[in-house]
Amino acid sequence: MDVPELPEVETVRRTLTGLVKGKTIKSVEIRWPNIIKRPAEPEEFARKLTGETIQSIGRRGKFLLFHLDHYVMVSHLRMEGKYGLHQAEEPDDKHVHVIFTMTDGTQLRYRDVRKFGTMHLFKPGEEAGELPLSQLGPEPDAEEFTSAYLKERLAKTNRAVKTALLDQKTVVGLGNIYVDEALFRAGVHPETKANQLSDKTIKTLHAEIKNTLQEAIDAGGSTVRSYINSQGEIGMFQLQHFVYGKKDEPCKNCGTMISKIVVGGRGTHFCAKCQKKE
DNA sequence: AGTTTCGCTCGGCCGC
DNA sequence: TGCGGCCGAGCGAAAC
Repeated sequence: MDVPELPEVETVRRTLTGLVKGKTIKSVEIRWPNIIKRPAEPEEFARKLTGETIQSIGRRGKFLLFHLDHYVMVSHLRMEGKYGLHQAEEPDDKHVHVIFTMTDGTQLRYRDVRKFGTMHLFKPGEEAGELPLSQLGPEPDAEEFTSAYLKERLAKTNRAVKTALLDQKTVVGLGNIYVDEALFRAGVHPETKANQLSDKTIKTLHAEIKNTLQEAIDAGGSTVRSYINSQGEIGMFQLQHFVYGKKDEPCKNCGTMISKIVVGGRGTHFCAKCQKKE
């Protein structure tokens, strides 16, 4: 899939910053109002953003945060959302749903085939305490994301460890690709009950979550189907995938064919020999 | 009362 | 060619 997870969103953040930082919004066109979740009236969203300058772009988990003069725009790409910078004269297509026209004649276009993405507008400082950011767990590279924290979180739930790790309240950033990769690298079967993991295994898992996400950021994310960043570049981390998308291919570690099962309703890739339940 | 599951949003894509 | 079903991130409701 081309679902943007933390490494892809971070790559988008970095490239997009170089493209739109300092640009001032002249007008906002909303073609699919359901994408705008706050304020309730899309017209108000457009009006408030008019005249605002993009000061910087941040990230919280898989959310992009556009820091403007008087507002913070929180944007989630969900399945297939993408931002691109274009000249106003360039033709667009039916999948472009929000257009920010800048005073310099360029347009920041939000394109989303599935229309699942969301945008929220907040006053600076208010975003952290309100949905959709308020319930998020720690960033994987944050000081508070320790092995002890992960142990405490996982001990509280009987869910499959994969399901618990996909829950953004546990730790932000893991999606279906990187959770499968991290579990493989830690040698943990995805169906293992979270509260049955040994301390030693949780330490390994904690390290591999951090390693996997950081290495993916360093590689510019994964390009699995159609994910590209805002400059049209492609990530290269898929070359380092051990299990995701490798069904019926030999495990790079032991040669056993990679299995694909369903865990918590999600397609799940793993090596039945390298990843054992505890 | 806390935890877990379900329903919803969408449209490309697959199989029949 | 048509059509039902599937997929999936995360919120909010419903169920457990």
